[in-house]
Amino acid sequence: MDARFLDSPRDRMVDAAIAGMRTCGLAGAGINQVIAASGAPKGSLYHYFPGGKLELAREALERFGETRQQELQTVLAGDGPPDQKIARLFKRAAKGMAQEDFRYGCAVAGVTLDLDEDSAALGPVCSGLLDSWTQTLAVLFEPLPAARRKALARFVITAFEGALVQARAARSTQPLLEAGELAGSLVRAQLQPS
Amino acid sequence: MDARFLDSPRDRMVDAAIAGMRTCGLAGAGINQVIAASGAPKGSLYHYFPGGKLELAREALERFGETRQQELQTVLAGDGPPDQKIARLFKRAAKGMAQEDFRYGCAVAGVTLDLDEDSAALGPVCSGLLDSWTQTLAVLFEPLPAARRKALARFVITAFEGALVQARAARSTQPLLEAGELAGSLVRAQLQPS
DNA sequence: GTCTATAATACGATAGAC
DNA sequence: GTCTATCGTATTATAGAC
Repeated sequence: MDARFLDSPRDRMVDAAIAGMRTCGLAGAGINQVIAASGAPKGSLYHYFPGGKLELAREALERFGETRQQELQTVLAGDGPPDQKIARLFKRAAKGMAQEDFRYGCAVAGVTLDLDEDSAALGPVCSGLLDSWTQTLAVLFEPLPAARRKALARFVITAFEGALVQARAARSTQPLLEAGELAGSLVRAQLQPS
Repeated sequence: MDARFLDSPRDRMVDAAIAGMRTCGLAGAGINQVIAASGAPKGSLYHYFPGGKLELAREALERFGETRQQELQTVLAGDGPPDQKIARLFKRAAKGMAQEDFRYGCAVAGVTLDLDEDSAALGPVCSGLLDSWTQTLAVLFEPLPAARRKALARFVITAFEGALVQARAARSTQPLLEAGELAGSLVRAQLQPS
């Protein structure tokens, strides 16, 4: 059964945009590409998204952000010390990357590095998603004072985004796995009472 | 004096492609955009780069890589312990980012996240550049065994790439500065005899 | 080598029939 | 709401005059 015929046409458009952004950034979320992947005619897209490409991209980014947020919370809800959870996060990403043959990365990063004058409105959206992930991750470092907690969480997100870039380029899970270990060891050191 | 009239037309094309890739990834290195920025006519581009966009992009990536390599070596040649040099690397990037109003990032990351079937040949180029930067950085961690040296160097590059994404999205130097400090502290910990 | 003109195709977006 | 046809403008690339 083809996934194209599950969900509503609107949902399929958003999902196609997400997939496109994950592989080719903003350029991958082209209108023609999306309608081809979703099976719907072009008129429908502008019916559901009168704002065109930017409105579709914004919604796709937000849906992608929520999905990632949930995955993040799933890992955080697991057992073990914080550094183990961090390493697990990177391991999961490595597994997914390999399964998808290193073709799909982070939609937020892909779009961020494609931003120009026309698409500048998506900048705050990307920034907001990175921030919300950071906030979610920060609760893992509870004992620390708020400022250091957030800085550490942001650094983990930073390492995660960077590792996705390296894994994609090298077509290897190694950058992700190594980053998970090293980020974990940093977290352990930071959480140790000094 | 306009920079468009320095150097050769060929050099100006490559420089324009680099600037485009740093702002919008592979989509930013469009032929029309490049010839407009370089001032040369379209025919000249295909004279210098018979392979078209891909050949131009490949050369632009390689020139960008060499420039970054030299900057890296400049910082490594400075004074102070390794963790200070790492922090300095991130500080320099933060300064540059702010000066350029957060519009220019890393060409390698931008292209990597835009790769598709047509441009897949650029993947190994990106990977190779990230590797060469890693090798250069690894000499900073001399006392460590080769494998851990390389893993640590790769992680610093990973953090650097991730911080550039975050800085670009948030239009703030904070992710870069925080990452420099935390990466520095990790390096210090790793270099300490255990 | 330098430049113009243009082909062939893809893009985002719109109009209007049903 | 759904779909087709199309506009105007981008894109990459080529042909050929000078």
